[in-house]
Amino acid sequence: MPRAGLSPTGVVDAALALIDEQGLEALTLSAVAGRTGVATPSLYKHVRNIGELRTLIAQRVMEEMTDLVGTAVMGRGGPEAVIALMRVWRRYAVEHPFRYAAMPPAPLTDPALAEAGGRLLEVVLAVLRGCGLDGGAAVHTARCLRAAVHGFAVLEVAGGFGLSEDLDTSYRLLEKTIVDGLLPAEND
Amino acid sequence: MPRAGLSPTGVVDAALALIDEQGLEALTLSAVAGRTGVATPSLYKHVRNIGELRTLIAQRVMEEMTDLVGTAVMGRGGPEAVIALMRVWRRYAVEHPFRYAAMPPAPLTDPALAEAGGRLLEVVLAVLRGCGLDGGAAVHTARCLRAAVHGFAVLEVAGGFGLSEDLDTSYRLLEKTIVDGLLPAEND
DNA sequence: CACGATGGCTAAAGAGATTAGCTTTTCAGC
DNA sequence: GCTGAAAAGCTAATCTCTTTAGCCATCGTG
Repeated sequence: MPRAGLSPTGVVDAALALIDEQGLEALTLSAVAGRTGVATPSLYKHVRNIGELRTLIAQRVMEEMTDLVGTAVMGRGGPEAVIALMRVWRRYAVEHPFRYAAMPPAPLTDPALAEAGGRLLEVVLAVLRGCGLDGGAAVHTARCLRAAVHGFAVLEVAGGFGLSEDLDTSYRLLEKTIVDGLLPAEND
Repeated sequence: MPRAGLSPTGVVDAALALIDEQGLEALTLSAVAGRTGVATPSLYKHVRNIGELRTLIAQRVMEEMTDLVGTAVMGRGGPEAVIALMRVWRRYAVEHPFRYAAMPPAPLTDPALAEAGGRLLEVVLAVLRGCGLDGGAAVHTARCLRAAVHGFAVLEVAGGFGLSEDLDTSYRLLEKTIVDGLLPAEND
């Protein structure tokens, strides 16, 4: 029988497709194996265990986010860049709810994840630098920004906002609050 | 042999103790059974399945939060009440990280959960009413407040804030941002 | 004191993760 | 082209966890 020609990357691809279609709960090694046309134990040739697969998925998602956010803020500065970052962050979450949910809030113990998280954080800090924030102040601000954006994304994706009021309006209020309250006043 | 004298409440108690000690991952029917001195299948006399157990846990946690927040804002009004709400919310998350994590961001399909979530939301809306916010504006504001507070709590609990800067300082910045940027200016 | 509801138990099946050990394919180097 | 080792598959088997079925003991009520 010919080989399936799998690789760690291919396994992650299949897992992501699976998640996109059926949600995080459906992520199981048998399901991934089925989708790649391979017996379950064969996956262990490419991935140490299901935990590592989850880590690889999270890493991929964080890289996608970093690319997206990085591109969105390119050529922008100040509050405009912050708004762009917030918009694209939410958009990713809404367009790929399960991928977003697959991203753990913390790097936890994995160095590769910490690396990917660090790069995303770098983008955020760069944006804040463009608003005149540096050092400790930038860290505190980045935390608040991240908390607000991530909090909104998580709640929206999970269907946590039950009432009928328009979500875009709510988010614009959050953007305004962040820009007005969190960033130093512009004096140019 | 004498009966164990279990009840749905007792099962949830044991499950909460288990979660507190060993984290969400450790929540398994065998573990709960072991802790209550009963064989695993016996639990099905009190709880439909592990999903229902999770729902009951979430419900309990949300009730605890509602009590706590309700008590904290009692006798306070305006921004002071908002700050009190934010403080006690974060404190609960930090003191009971796994319980907090056991709370799903959305009621999803369960009516009992929706009920508990509704009561918590009521407290938040009451606090905002004390700030002069009502109707649609209050809903948008509540969403932003919740996003910020929940986002911070989730990230902190998961260890998502890696850097060494003081977390209390970050949170005070979030409090200030919310009070200054999200609430209507005080004019008394 | 009998009886029905309730709570508990054992046995067993099914799903998923993981390990062990075997076979086949691939391919680099001769 | 050959060969031998590494890589990639596979089957079989184990373990844990969930869940169902069916049996028995206990408890409280009339």
